Amino acid sequence: MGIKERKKRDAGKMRSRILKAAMQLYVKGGYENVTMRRIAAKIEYSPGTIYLYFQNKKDIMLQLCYQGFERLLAHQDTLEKIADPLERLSAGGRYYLAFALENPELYELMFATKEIFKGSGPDEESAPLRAFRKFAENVKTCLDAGIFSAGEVETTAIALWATLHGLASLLIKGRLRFIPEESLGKVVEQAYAFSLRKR
Amino acid sequence: MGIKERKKRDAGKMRSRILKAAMQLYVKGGYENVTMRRIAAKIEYSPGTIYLYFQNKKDIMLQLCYQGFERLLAHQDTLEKIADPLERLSAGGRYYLAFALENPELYELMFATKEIFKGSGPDEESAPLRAFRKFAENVKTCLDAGIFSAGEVETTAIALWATLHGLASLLIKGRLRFIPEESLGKVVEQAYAFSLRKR
DNA sequence: TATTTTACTGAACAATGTTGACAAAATGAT
DNA sequence: ATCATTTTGTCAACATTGTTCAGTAAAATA
Repeated sequence: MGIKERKKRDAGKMRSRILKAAMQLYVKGGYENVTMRRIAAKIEYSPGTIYLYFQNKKDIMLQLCYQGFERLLAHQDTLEKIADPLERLSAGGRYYLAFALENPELYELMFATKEIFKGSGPDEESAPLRAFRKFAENVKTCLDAGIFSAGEVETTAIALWATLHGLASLLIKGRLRFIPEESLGKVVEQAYAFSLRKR
Repeated sequence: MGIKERKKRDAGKMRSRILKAAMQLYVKGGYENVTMRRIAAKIEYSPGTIYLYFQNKKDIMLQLCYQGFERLLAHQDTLEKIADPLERLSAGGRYYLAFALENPELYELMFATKEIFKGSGPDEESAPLRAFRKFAENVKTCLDAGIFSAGEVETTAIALWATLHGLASLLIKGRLRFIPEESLGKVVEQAYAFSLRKR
């Protein structure tokens, strides 16, 4: 009785195709460019079909949001090999900003979606939370190594994350455009270093 | 020939009425709640009339965005009387976060609008930039007083602003909801203090 | 093969932003 | 005051949007 399973697989494939099409449209032209009809055209089905696989457009965007966090999480794993705690945290910050700037629309979506935690309360297994936990681990090794002065891990991690997210957000939204292009990179780097500095 | 002036005034009044109606709709139900037809109904004119006073909906939202910065700027003035530099900066941060959390939709709009600097290059007189300059002044007094270790004013100001904006954004978007409600306030406060700490 | 279940279509609906042809009102000139 | 012109406002229309639902074709089951 492998029919049931094949159907499951087919449905999964369909969901993937829809999400892939939606993502392509999104990175190309932002939220307004993602249209049920355009998705339908891309996958060569009628618009109504999409509603057999997703509740509505919001649902689709939410899945894209999750995909963003998954990608961020995947790249975080590559930091494991850096031994020095502070250097690892620093590299993590650099990567975080690079990710945000290379995928501005996606990053925007990842933090624009309010419903991400909806229902299910503080979902321990959600990708965003897992990403934060990993980041917090790096912070903990720094604290244990005495690189920062005493303080709660979570609080310190939040402070650093907020700085990174703030920088990413301000950069993406062009709020730092008053800074000359050529010095922007250095300023941002130093700004994060300012938060990261040993104390 | 005061007719010309009266007409200017009338047009200004009309623009104000439209913006007021739009703002009411916005704070009540966010972007999707602001509709040309709803604005028109509120001011008791036909939808087409709005286009005599604003280019399009984006234009209206941009003006609301500016209004947000003006309000933030106005409140910043009340900090002047705090003598101690660090305390002033600290109070400024507290106020910034309070403003963001009391006007979450408005704050969102203030930083969601990409077109804010469009054209006119780095517009020295724009409200957002003025708000930053004022903030940077406070940072400068702290630096001059030797409260922070040496560093460029602009860079330090950006680091602190990024932290504040990051915290505000994460809070508004519910990204810190995994923290128990009762400890949230303290964590956020300490997180900012972490960035602000004398070093 | 006949029947039931599933997958899909495509037309329809209400709502959106925006435009442009027309009417009304205010202003200017004779 | 009367006529012409410019400014203001209305209304219907258009193209698109997300979403639904009565039908239909295809596939699975009996």
